[in-house]
Amino acid sequence: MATIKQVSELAGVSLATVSRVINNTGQVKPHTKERVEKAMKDLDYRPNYIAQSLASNKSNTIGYVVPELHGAFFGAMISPAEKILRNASKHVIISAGHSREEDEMSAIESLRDRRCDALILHLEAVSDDYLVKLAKEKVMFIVVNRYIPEIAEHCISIDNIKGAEIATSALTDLGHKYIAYISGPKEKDDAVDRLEGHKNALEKAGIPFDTSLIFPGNFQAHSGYEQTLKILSDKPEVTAIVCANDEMAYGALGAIREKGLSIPEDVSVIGFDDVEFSQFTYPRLTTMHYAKHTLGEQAARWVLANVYNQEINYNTDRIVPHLVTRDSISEPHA
Amino acid sequence: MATIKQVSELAGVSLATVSRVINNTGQVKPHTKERVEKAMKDLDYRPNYIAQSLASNKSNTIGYVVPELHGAFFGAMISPAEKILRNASKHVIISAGHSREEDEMSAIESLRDRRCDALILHLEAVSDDYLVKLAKEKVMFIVVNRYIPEIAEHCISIDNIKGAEIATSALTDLGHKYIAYISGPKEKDDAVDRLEGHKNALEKAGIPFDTSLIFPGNFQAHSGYEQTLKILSDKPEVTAIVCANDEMAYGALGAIREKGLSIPEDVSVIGFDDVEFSQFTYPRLTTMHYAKHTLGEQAARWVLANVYNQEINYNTDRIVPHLVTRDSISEPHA
DNA sequence: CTGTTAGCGCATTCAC
DNA sequence: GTGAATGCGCTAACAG
Repeated sequence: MATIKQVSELAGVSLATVSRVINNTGQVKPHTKERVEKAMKDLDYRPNYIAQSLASNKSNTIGYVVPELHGAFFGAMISPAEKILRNASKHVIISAGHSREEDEMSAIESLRDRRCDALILHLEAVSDDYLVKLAKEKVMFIVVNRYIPEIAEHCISIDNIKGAEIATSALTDLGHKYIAYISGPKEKDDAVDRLEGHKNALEKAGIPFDTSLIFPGNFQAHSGYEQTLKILSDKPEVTAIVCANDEMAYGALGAIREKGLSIPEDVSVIGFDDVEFSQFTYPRLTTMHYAKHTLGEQAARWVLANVYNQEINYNTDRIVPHLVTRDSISEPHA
Repeated sequence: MATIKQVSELAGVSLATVSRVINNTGQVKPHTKERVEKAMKDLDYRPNYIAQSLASNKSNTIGYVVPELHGAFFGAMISPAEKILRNASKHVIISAGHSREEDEMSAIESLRDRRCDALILHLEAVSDDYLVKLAKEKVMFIVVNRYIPEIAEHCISIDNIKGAEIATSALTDLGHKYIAYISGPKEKDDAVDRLEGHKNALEKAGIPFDTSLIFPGNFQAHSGYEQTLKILSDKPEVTAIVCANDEMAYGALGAIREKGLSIPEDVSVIGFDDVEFSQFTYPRLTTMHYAKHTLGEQAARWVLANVYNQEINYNTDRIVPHLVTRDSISEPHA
């Protein structure tokens, strides 16, 4: 591969001049600029990003730590971020944190060693304190799908409490009194928040909170299935199940059908996330929707604005999910 | 951030020595090694990957071009690749090609400028010739989910023809005579291959190929829905529909239900890919399964073996999908 | 407008 | 074993 030096020799100018036309910095006489450009073309010159990074102390690279790469959920957020960043000639390096503190931290470390200009962090295991500390070290990063009051301006998140409140309220509004809840893992913030929202809604509706109606899930379909089986046998009075995410709702639908009951006539089911597939379940799943792509999008914009000083706006307001009414909930049976 | 120089000063040794203990290259007296290590710890020294790359002419970075980042399909392949590579202390930069030739080529170019040590390419628009040429230029890359005879040793792919043959045969074996086929876009290799497999199966079963039973889809759920509606109204004799991928099958299921028909009693439906969600449809989708994660996994292993000379085995044999029998197909109605 | 020079942080000969 | 010197390819003052 040709270097800047070869170009300068072929064009009969100095290194600096070539650098100038490459980066469009400083003034270059049109004529010499042409010569340089011709030389670059002739040599099929392509700038060496690595060398540029070292010299300019900017890598034009953004590190993105995500819990997992598979599953429909994260791709929806990464996708718009990658698109925006790439349009701005930035590269994104992706690392999976696997929801384990150790992995998340090592991912961050290695991304910093890589001299990423900024980090987009979708973390689930690392503590708030760690991130607050990171902010104090002046590391440029934006947290996605998580809210930390001390560094709110570094966060782009959704309001899980309000969202869950809306979900359960949709059920109480229909007249449901016996509502089971399949929760997410209690280590995860969003799971905790969603459960809280559920409680709030019950309170508003004047329904006493009953711990025995809370069933522990792990956000995966299978746990939704298992817990629903348990609900159906242990709590026959239940007329509605709210699942802390869509995947568990899929499991719930399967379990209910398996027991020969119909949805929503016998049991209503509501989910959370409105994953792409949720429109294809049978019956079609009623769930809480929020623009997942917006999270990634705003994160990318934050980076462009705050790290690369581009004139682009973004906002870090918490996103409030809204209800998508499909076919899986109705009034309770008599 | 501390540099190697500061470490050398603190430890009272030369730059070279520090470099030696960092890279574990050459002999260093245990005692001085300790001193250096202490200095590194004291300064919280972290090597600068960028500088290392420039000096060593290796970036320890792999570029991964993928059609799209969203959707359940690609994540399943990227995920294991990222994991394997990261365990080997490599980073992966991801770029989306959006199935457009221009985007795919520019993604490759920019990844090469980035001095990626290797590329993992999941391409849909770029021509075979382009890739053959790339191979001649000694670019290190492995192609995923695509087979190009001239550079077979650069390809990790599945056998779509055989897979589709198995799918349709499952139907003919059950006695179906009137089988509609919803195809993928004809620009995509896998779509073409799958249609060919379908034809082969019909031939084997002694069923004449009827063009009017081939309906053009685009691999998306909505087209499966639309085309199924058309099939149901135009070709009432059809007792089974084979969809070139699962997503279109989801649409088909919805359309059939909407018409008040039952699955599989009235119409059988079979898919291809066995995407994660396909086990949650109702009825559960019978489809062609293959280990998507294997593609990414073998690609990563290829890179480790061929680019980083690690002693690790991999194989580039074409993967033959197998049938996963669930609940969406049965004998045709009388 | 353009050339000279000095690093960026590190790996790697080559001497000692 | 260890150190000094050179260069990777490019950017960024600083002169002129």
